[in-house]
Amino acid sequence: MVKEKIGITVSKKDDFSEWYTQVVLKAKLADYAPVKGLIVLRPDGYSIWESLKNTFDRKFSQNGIRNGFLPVLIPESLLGKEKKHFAGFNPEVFWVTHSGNNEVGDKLALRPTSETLAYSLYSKWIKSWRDLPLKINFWNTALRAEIKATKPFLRTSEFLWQEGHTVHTTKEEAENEVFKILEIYKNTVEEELAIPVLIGKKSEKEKFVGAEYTTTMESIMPDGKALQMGTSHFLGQNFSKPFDVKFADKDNVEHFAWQTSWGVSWRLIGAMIMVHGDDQGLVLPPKVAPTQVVIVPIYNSDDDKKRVLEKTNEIKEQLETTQIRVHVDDRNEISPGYKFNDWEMKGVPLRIEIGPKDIQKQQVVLAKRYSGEKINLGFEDIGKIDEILNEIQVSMLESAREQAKENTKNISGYSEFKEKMQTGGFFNSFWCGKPECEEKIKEDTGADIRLIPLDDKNKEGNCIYCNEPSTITPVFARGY
RNA sequence: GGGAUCGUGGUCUAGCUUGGUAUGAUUCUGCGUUUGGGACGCAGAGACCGCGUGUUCAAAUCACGCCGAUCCCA
Repeated sequence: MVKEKIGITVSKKDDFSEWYTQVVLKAKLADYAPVKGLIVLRPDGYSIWESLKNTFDRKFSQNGIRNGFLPVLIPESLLGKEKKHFAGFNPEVFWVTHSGNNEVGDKLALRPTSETLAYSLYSKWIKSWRDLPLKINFWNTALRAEIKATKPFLRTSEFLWQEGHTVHTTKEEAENEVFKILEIYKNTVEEELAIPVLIGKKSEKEKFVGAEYTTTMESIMPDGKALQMGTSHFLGQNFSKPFDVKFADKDNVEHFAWQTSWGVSWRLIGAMIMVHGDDQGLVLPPKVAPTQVVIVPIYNSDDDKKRVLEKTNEIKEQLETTQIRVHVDDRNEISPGYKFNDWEMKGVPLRIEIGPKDIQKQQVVLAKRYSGEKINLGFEDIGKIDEILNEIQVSMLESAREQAKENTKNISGYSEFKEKMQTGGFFNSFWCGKPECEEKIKEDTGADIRLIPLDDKNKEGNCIYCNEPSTITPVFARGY
């Protein structure tokens, strides 16, 4: 029939890039804005973001972090205060040069990130060791001009994110914070989005400009490319010195403070789409799904209609008492088949079909989105749906782990490395630590060091590129 | 950074070579019939042909510029 024209028109396997874009648009998560590189979030897309935001807020709060808000404009004089940091961001900064018809003196940057602004204020707020630790998180957007190859959620010139900025009296305390946050990121992504991640440190070349070091959370996508899904930076005193973030210690001696910054963005949504979606469209993990259960009533006579709708509402109310987000699709003018496809496109984790035959058998038909499996569920077992949603959440993480495992290889020969990198994946290999080798590998294969495992340096081998003895075992991949 | 492709009702698209006021499907609205994997009939709605300039009696069509989207390579 004309089926191909309505749903996703390409398969995930054959044309991943096109598939991804179609899912984003057709599942109504987002749309393009009239300005290059910008997207608009629609309610289903924003709802997923809100769900993640709520989880992070809860965990941040438990960790003593509070939320604040910063303005979007940063004067050039401030942004340029830390030289390396500025040089790193400058090429992609949007500048405001006019207010009305008048040129502004110190031109204003639309924030690419808020370190400089936040720390100029922190230096005012912090006087004593009693003011520390100071831990504030900001939910906002950042703007970085992407010249080409933009992609909804993955690379856009403006993106929703959170940026946390903490200040500590000691190096140890700050470093602990860096890893505590990384752990929160990992748990949240695995538990809420059902995406397995690796954590580790970035190489010198790949670290955040201005940081002492950067820790990262990365995942391998089904097309074999790696996606950076969150970073947590140890800033040392690199910013506290130029921004004068100082405190008087107990002995009344002034010290520069130790700082961290960290963030995750709506890229997480992009990752979720890529990892779980299929040729039917989006597949949502139950925990973040705006609608967790959709009920499609089926009937043909008025008599049936009355009985079916009655039972439908009963089930809906029962599910709502256990906080399940449920929707009844009672649209009269479209067929059940259309509805099935419609909700599959939107990725709703569970569908309940209920018709006259089911009422007769005192059951419903339950269809699981992620597996396509259909089972019969007796009316008396409706209460088990909560449990089934949890099972789906767990199974989705498991199958994503399998998928990631298949895309991860140990490789020790450079010709094999080069050849296999064409098809992508995470490669565990040895590296001598020299930036030249890292650079050459990037030139040859397009791959870079995604991360160096935290518990590294236990093994010995030879650098994949120069063959010198090495103890570092980074994970290489081509990235988004 | 280098290269290529594309832009026509909400969506997909014909028309462009050879200039003459836009084709079809889907969608949407109304009425009726329908409803267990993308139902059907009838009537109706919906287009500054991405934007701008130029050529021309006349531009969706030709030329130039801009904007936007997509893909490939570094």
